Amino acid sequence: MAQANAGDGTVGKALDALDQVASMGRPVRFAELLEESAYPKATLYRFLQTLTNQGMLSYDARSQTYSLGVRLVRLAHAAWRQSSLAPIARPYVEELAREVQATVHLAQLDGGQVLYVDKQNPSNPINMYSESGKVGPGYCTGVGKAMLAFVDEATLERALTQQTYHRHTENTLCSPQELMEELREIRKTGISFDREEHEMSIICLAVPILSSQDRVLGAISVTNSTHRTSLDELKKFAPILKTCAKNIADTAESWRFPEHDKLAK
Amino acid sequence: MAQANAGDGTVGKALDALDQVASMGRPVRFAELLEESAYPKATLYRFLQTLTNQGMLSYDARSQTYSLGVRLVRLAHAAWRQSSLAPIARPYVEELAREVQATVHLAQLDGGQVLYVDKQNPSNPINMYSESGKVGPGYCTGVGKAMLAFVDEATLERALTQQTYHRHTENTLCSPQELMEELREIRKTGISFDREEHEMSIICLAVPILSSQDRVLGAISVTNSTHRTSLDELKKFAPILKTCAKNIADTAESWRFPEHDKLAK
DNA sequence: TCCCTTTGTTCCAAATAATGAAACTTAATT
DNA sequence: AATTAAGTTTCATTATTTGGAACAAAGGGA
Repeated sequence: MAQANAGDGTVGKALDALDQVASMGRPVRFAELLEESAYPKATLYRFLQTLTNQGMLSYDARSQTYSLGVRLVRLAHAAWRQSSLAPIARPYVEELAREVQATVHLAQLDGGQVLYVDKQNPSNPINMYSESGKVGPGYCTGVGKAMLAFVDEATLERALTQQTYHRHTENTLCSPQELMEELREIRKTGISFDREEHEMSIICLAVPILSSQDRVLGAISVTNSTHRTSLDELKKFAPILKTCAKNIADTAESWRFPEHDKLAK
Repeated sequence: MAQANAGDGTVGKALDALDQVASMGRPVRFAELLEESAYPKATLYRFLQTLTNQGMLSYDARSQTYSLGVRLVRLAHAAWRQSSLAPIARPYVEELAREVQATVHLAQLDGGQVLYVDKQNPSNPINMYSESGKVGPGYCTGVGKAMLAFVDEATLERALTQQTYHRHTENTLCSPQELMEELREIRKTGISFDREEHEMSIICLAVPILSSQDRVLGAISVTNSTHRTSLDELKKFAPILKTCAKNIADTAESWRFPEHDKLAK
């Protein structure tokens, strides 16, 4: 867990400390943090105090441990509502999950990576933040490829360089060249597969959510395991997914961008 | 949205700016933020740059707007899992909602405000203000008063000054004096009422969730409308609520602060 | 077109806050 | 009582932040 931020003054360093606490995944004592920290004792100590004052961390005096604070939960709610499709798409995603009887993901693109903003599991309905918020790679997931296939040249180029290609399975597309070829195919058909490229025995079918100007808003996917279904079976859901994506796009546009379509170029 | 933080150096001020973006509820331009900000142009500008660099905000060059960033979503996800009571309390809250056949809220204190971290709605939902992740006032909600009644002196004092008292209904307690009196009563009985203090026709019964050291972990409440029930009816649920709160506290403590004797050399 | 206004960005000397080694205080252990 | 480890405070030095003002860029009329 390296301290990656030399760049951004005090704020950056304090956020480093915050990340460090987050990465532990449990309440931690000062000494534990100090061991791994790049900062001296007194400095780290003050960061933790400040973050605690600010509600970004909370400190339990009894066990002398720091954990993430409630202010973050509040910010999460705001983030989820204002910069994600999730609240708008929720009813469509729910309906889709019922129809296909499998896990449905709603994702958005952020800097080459896939951010899952909602997930519906027909057997285990309603979980608010429990799964949304996770981040995955763009180059080897169904939703990632679906979105990358339709973004503009500049965004794509930037995204491609931001990937850290890693051969998760034998099917993973590990180079920009392979990926570009795949993306061309996806652009033609409008659907994207994950052929066990990220995780063995996990396959998925994804489609992009496109605005009326073909701007990429996000993607939805239906995921299953090879033990329960096959790619050919999944492919049958393509029309339902496309309809769902269209519905989400329409709703999103009328709701979030009431007036702002002056693309015109 | 006042800039309440003079206290915490650069980090606190930068987090102010972050909150400000969050509070707008939509992508915002620099000028909009500047208008409401306590900080001078150049200063605010640098905060936004830093936060964007750090991934806490994201900047859309096309519309020149800032919104909340992915890093925040990621942190928040971790926060919800490891630091909110929601995942731990979920089964108890569900059971309670079934037993009382009404809406159950789980809340935590954030500054002087109430943060709803979970909500269970049994069969027939009634319309009201609150959703998990949402924030409400501390001085005029059942859960808010239940928690404030049991926090330590210092926290209470800070919380009281952070309220922006507003007479939502004719029953609202609008001054620290009235509130303090009510809190004393709550401390005696261990239960707190919302007598249509926040919203007309909405009443609720709440109890605090206290650790074994009497630290306030959160609060749970059962809410209903005056058309369906009365305060006297609600009062009958007090024992069930107290048991539920106790269960949540016990589980939280054993889950989050496991005894660590195994660390002998 | 030009001029004017609004909005966003950069500069830099002064003011302020951060830094971190070391001293100090607990709390626990021997 | 002595030893050790963990957490907290101090303070002179150093580095960052600050913010007024200048600058640039993007509209927007007439």
